Amino acid sequence: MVSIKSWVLPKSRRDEAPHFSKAQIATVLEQVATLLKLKDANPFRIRAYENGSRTIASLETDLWELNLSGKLTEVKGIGKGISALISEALGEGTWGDLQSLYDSTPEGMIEMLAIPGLGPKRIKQLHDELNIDSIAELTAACNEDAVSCLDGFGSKSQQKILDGIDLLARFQGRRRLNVGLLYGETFEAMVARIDGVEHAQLAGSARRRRETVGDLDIVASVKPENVEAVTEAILAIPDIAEVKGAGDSKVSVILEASILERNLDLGTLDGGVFHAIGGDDYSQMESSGTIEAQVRMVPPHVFAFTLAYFTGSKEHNIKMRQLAIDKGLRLNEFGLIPEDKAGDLKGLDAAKYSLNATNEDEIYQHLGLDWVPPELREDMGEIEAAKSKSLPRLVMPTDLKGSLHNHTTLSDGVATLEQMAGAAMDMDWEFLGIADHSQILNIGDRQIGANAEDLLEQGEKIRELNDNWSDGGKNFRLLHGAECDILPDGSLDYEPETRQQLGHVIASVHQLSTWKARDEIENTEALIKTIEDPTCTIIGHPTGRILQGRDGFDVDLHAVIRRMGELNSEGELKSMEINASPYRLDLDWRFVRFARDQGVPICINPDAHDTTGLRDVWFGVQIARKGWLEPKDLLNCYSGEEIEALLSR
DNA sequence: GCCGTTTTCGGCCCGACTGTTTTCAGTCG
Repeated sequence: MVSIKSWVLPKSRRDEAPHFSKAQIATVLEQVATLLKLKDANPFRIRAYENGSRTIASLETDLWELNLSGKLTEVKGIGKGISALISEALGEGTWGDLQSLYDSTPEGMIEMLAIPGLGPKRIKQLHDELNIDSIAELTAACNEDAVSCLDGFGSKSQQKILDGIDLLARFQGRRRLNVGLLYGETFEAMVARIDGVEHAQLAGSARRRRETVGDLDIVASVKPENVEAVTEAILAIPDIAEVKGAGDSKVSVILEASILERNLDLGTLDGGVFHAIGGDDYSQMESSGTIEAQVRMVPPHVFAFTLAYFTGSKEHNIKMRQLAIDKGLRLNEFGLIPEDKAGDLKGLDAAKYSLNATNEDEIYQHLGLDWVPPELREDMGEIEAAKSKSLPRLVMPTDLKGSLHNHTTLSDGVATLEQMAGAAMDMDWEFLGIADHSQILNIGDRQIGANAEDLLEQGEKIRELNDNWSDGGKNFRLLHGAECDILPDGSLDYEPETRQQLGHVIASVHQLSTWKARDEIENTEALIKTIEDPTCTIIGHPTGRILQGRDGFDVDLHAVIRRMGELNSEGELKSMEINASPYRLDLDWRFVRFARDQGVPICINPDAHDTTGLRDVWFGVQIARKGWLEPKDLLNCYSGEEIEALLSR
């Protein structure tokens, strides 16, 4: 994946070590991998940098301390070369001879990597033989018919590059999970309805519930004699913008946004996802744009293997395959095949000797593993846990009994207390936390946040409503809190006396520009000061990122979470929010499990500004599952009575 | 570049599809 970050080596903003953050180091390693691809370097060397980047990004311990203690090379995947690079960067603020690697690669070549069908080898060839260093130059060369005469290229390649460039201009890259799932489940249902398709299922990153989805993988169970007819039926779907390829087992297409409307108009699909994103209010859905989709057609008896294979992740598959090899088995999308029987046979021919599996569960069993839920298949320890029968019982949407961060008309919400409560009761919840914006928040010169007076008056109203429900025997309560702005120095909006009268305080950064202008160390110190304030209960959207929109501010979340863990062990309640808005999904799932391990309770919060916004918790649950959470790890799964007691402590 | 009850070299996951070939390389997932 090509990062959208700028392609220059970061400069240290500090006088003393450590000069860079984990995130900066990880980004450089990832970029080096990409640059090496364009140099046609050893592919395994490239992978070493990719793995190194991933490893550093998910490292739970302090990188600087690890470096000082000389234990960098003890981290799996970090050897002599990469550890020396990291040591120098952290200690001296310099990047060895990487600058020459960066200097010798025009940015245009990196941009060209995004052209579908064009990879690093041919980009290098175009650069070496035709001096092409940008997409504009490449377009011109194709139009002058200068590309087709190169070795290994032809007129078809040249046209494919032009098509790819055109596509790139329209293609929006990865899509947020809610949009990707909407496309994916719609297309899945369309394929499933085709005669001859026995079963169709969405795989890939959408099934793993990644926060963004690149393309769609549909696995379809089709008898060999029906493959031709099914292929024709797929290609006849009117919402296909382009057919990228069609072979005996795979159809690769680009879908238009019109597929969504068509499907919703037919009213054929009403999965939980549609409700979760606000039912038929899909007007916000990007109406232009496209998404790539592949349909893999396989005979029914190999369906489970293909589904598992294309669910991924790549890293999970590599581990699984290694496990198979250790048992003398060959694992691929067609089967789990004893090596001694398969011999030189390939693909479906070899699969005749495969062990049987009618579902994924049986594949995992053959390898001595418990079935791994797709959300966990990221090679983050799930295979080891599956081996030792210690996978978590993941939280489900129905486990939730409430949430704590929601807005009303007192700040920028559009629904009243009563309306929000009604919607929560419709979801069978026992509690709903109200947390309107604090007084300092403005948009332009208009004050959005609530004055202390109005806020406390809201508390009175909530008490009245709660008394009424209680008297009527209704097991439901509103919980009174506020979303207090975190000021640049880490202190909280409102006077302490005001905050003390609240059941809970969601502490959130909204002055993002200030925080983005500072480095990781300053931001981390400020955030730790925030959580040490006795009135702070929950950190809201901890980095402020907007998916596909803007990066969050730099902060060492591991350090913040560790401090929260200490405070929890001292008997205080310090919780981390998973902001469930599909635009945020912040806390990132990669930190969720670490928080759990540090004893920090998580709270899934829809940050709802209207009644349908409450349904966003569904996305928060997906992220909690990716973070290995069980109901006991979540404040949302406490009963109304328990949460009320906990917050009034 | 990383790794090693097979430690200092020789492996590193594997198959489909496409377009260019006439036995294969590049790209993708």
